[in-house]
Amino acid sequence: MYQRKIPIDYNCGLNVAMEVVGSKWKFCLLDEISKGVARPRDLVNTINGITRRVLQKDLRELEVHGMIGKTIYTEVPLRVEYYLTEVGKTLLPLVTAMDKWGLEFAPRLKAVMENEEMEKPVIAG
Amino acid sequence: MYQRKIPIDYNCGLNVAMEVVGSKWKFCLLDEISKGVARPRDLVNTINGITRRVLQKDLRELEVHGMIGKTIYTEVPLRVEYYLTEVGKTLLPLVTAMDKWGLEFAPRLKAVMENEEMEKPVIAG
DNA sequence: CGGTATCCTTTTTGATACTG
DNA sequence: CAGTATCAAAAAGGATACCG
Repeated sequence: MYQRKIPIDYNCGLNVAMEVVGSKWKFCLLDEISKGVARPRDLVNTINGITRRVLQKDLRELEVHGMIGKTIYTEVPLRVEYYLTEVGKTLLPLVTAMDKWGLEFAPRLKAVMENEEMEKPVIAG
Repeated sequence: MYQRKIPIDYNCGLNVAMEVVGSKWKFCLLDEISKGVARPRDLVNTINGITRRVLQKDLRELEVHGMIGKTIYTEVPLRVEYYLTEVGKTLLPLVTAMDKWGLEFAPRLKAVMENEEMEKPVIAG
């Protein structure tokens, strides 16, 4: 598919998982696609901050990895709709868990970002 | 803490979560630290492919976000040990789930990476 | 050893234009 | 509209040196 400086360690689950979903927008993409936001144009409009170029790239990777598939409607203008594959759906529990964790941690992160309050290191020995 | 082009959306759990763990090595780091690999030197040696510089940067971010803390032993040579904070430990179920998913998906990813076999898009309409 | 800073190279990204 | 290619700007990364 493409060259990696350091080959994937297929015995390390985290390594494998990061290869598939380890980029800024992929969890969001899987989430939105699972909710029925299917067209690239709609995804760009729905996901705050993503650009067409990056969207295209991430969709392509998810597709190559077999997490999503697409249906092409040869209309004018062209219409393309993405959907989760069966394998892709196995990622949804992770997406949900991440989202849930994030919501719970949000207030604390907000405090951190605004006050830069940080636990001081313990000095020992 | 630092400037973001697009501010975090604290109402979007995925957005928050990605801010905290959305970089290549953080899941690995949390995993290793939870297993007791505590010193930077050991982390570099244990995690395949990470460099000192990136390790330092990620440890710092995790620390600022309150996921890890550190104890400094003022010995010669200096010894520093990282540990998971209580909040940091709430990430472990996610780490475990990611790892598990990755291990299950590994054979398929390997096939994808080697054969580039890919589901063809459906042509409709 | 752990942490920060500097220099320089490699990747990634955004903007734009073009094709089907 | 969807997708690819190009170019310049921005960000991330490796190597190295220095300090406590």
